[in-house]
Amino acid sequence: MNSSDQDPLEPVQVSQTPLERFEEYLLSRGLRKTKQKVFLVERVFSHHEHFDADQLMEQLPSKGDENYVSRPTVYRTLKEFVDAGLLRSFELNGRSVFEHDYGYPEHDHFYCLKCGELTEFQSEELTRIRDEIAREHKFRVRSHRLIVQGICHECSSRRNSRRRQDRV
Amino acid sequence: MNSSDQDPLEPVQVSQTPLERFEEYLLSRGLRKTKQKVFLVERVFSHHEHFDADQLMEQLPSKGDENYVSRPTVYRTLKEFVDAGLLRSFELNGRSVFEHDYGYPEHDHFYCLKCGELTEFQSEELTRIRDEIAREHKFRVRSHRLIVQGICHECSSRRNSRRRQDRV
DNA sequence: ATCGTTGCAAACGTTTTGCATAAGG
DNA sequence: CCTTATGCAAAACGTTTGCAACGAT
Repeated sequence: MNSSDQDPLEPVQVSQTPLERFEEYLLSRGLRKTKQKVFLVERVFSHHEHFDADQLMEQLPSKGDENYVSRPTVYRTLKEFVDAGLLRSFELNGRSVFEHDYGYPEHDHFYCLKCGELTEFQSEELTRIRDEIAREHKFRVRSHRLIVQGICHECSSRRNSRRRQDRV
Repeated sequence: MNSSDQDPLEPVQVSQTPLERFEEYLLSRGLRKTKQKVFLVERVFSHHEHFDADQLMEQLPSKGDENYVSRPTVYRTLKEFVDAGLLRSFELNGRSVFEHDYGYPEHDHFYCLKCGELTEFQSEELTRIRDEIAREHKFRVRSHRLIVQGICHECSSRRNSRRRQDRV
């Protein structure tokens, strides 16, 4: 959401395109490569941004177009992408937000309560501490989700900043 | 959710009871102290556990009882509690989960993907790093939400552990 | 030919709303 | 009295489902 002026982190080194990796996943599960799925991989990986199902739908061709994809299929396919390791998702304000996982480094987010902007940051120290604490608690870590809420630099310097998202 | 065998952190020093603090909040906002609100503060602060609106409803007297509280009122009141600083909330599996804020130290959570248990942990080092990173990004922190997902000690030692929550 | 996939419509679970009535200050 | 709060019913919201037709392998 509101990811228009995000500044992406450095991509990590990967040997396959998202589509190739997805094809491998489909094969390994006996699932089928349909034009809807292919169309969606390409759309989703054509820009680096956070998005929810609604925002994705909005950019998709509408009913009647040969590339039309229905809402249920969008949901089903996004779930498949997460499963395939192409996307990661988290909940924000009652919706699922998706972002690139494949070819993209682990990171966390600042969430500006004023403008709704999600900004990424990386910290190996954070991961280090997470693992240290987990070890103390004998907890086997799979992943984590950290969102730091507050006011972004832009919003705290510029007075009267109008918010870009008012949902919730 | 599934907070039956949680082991609570040490409470922090507070000078008022939750109800007293709530009364102050109501006064400051020109809101009214009703028997539903008072009943709910007392219920919510009688145990230390994570809960969602449904779980709270379930423990409440049913329709017909003099202490019956309707679902909309539960939702409205929980929101008021959050606003008053009595409760904190976060989203998990599509629902809002609430926990004590007033009189309770800041903490984060382990979330066991097997049994659904939420376990609390504290780390000042985490907060330190959070603030350090935020400073670098000129981000003004209000709070954060960290959930570390994985498998808890109990579940990884005991084989065949049946999950306690299957919602979602 | 099989069996996963699609689109549709309808359902879902959670949370919110409009409104008439009740009740706190 | 004035205004907030309540309960009800119904809506809203994001998401999921059943199903018949479709299409990939």
